[in-house]
Amino acid sequence: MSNKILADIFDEIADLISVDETPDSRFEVRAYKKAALAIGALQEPIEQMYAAGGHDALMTIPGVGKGLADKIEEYVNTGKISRLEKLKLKYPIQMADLTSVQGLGPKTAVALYRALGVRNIEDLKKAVQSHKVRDLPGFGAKREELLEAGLQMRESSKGRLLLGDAVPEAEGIVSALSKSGLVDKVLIAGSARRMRDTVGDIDILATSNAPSKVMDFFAKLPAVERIIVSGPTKTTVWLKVGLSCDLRVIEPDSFGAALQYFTGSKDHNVQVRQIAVKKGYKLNEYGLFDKKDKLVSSKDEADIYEALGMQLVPPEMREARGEVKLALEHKIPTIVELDDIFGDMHTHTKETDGTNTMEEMATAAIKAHLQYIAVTNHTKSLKVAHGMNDKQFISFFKKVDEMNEKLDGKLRIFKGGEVDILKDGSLDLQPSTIRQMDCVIGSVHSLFKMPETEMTKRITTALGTGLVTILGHPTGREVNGREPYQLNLDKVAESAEDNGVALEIDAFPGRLDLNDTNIMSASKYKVKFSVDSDSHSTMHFGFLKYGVGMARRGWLTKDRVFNSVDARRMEKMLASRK
DNA sequence: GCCGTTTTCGGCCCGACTGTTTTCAGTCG
Repeated sequence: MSNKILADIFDEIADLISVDETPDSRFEVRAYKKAALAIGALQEPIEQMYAAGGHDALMTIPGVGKGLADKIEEYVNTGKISRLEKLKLKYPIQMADLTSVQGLGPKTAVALYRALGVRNIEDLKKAVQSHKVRDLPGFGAKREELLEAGLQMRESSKGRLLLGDAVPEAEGIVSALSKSGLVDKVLIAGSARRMRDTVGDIDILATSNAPSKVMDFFAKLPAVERIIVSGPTKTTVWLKVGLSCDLRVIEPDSFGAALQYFTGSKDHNVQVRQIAVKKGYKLNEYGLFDKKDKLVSSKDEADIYEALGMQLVPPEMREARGEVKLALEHKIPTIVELDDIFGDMHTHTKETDGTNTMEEMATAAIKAHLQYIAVTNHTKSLKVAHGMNDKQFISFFKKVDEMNEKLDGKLRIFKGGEVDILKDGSLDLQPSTIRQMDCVIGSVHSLFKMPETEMTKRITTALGTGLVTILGHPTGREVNGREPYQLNLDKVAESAEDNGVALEIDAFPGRLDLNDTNIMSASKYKVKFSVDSDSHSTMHFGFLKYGVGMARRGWLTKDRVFNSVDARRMEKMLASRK
């Protein structure tokens, strides 16, 4: 992905400039860093943006002005940026790799290069192992040990963890802290609270009148591999699972301010603080203060936003995507909640690649307070999942009828299938079989590398059959894994609108597809979104909360969510489609 | 190097923690 490469280049330039920092270059560094973030978050490939709109289009990227647009232009045209080449002549080191070591920044990297010729991670390892670092001026044994620990953590790092892996880890720590009796309040903050699809580190906030005991307890939890830093208000540890975790102990009176501050995102907080400044206030993690440094508000988040003339912004919306403006205008939508989800339209059983029987899945669904599920097993083309043929589906439908009788209204099971969308856009079962289904998930499971126009045609053709209820995991991406397939989401959403097809928000943690930005752009069309767990086991209904998180990040209101209706309404809706 | 319903020049977030420091620089979030 070229955007990421360019973002990395800008980061590297920023780090290299920062080595010879002057009072003025500090801000140049910041400009490069800020632009790197914006470019990394861009949805459209930068070459495409440049091809379509040229230099002017580049300047629409926040934080990119004339100077940086020139640099991007140079990169797109030549594959290089001369500014970086020059800096590299001066400091021929692998800056990005080196600074990925915890506790090692640009200045340390260059100091090690000058003193010991360290250019890359291998050189650094050798320097540390041969104890050459400890004797350098400004370094010592402790710093050498710190670098050694940093190198080890780097090797055990899992990078950004899936939301679905990070949240249970964080909840485990929160629960241990609660049970310790040492804390009053304890909450998850940071990107896990905002339900980002991946989590880079876990942030936990607590209040306590015995902070040092809490820090001690936290550092000794079984999940902890080693302590990175430890002070009276903040402890950072490295978890065995391969990422870091911060615990901050807060005064009860400033809990709201701290929660607001540490939930982020950074960009959202910058915007909120700018509003505070405009109104003559100062906002930090301790509270909102007036010009005389008198505390205005700090106890809970809602008070702080209110004091700024804003509505409380749900954590999932705090990404600096226009929510600050809406909050000022008191136009924050009431976004969907987990309790609004009445059923799950995408589940699998033992008959294909699920691990549980339909009865076991039904029991689990009832326990998860669902009113209905659709059992949507795979179709014959998907051989790895033991997909079923027409005959097998027909006989399975009889089992569904029997199960519904047995359940006696405690749960409604809909007949369904996750039907493969084949290369030409046709569906993987006879139309007569498909028509016996209440809910048809149409999904692409093959030939992911098709060109955009073909893939778009393939999907819109399938939607045009009128047989599909929901387009399953519409982009095919895997979080931290496979890129989405090439497709024109606008055309797909338009086709979904025309054919009354819902777009799925697949809540499986490795998928989360559609993602938040997809949802925002697809919701321009009059389509509904189905939040489904894609459960392959009874344990997976819990994933729905991540799908709801994604829906909330995409600003969806309840009425835009397909399965936010009770069983009776769902039954009617599905029947009317036949 | 970016940016502007108080500005086209003069600002640009800042506090916690650590190591190697006799007063602070570097890193991180």
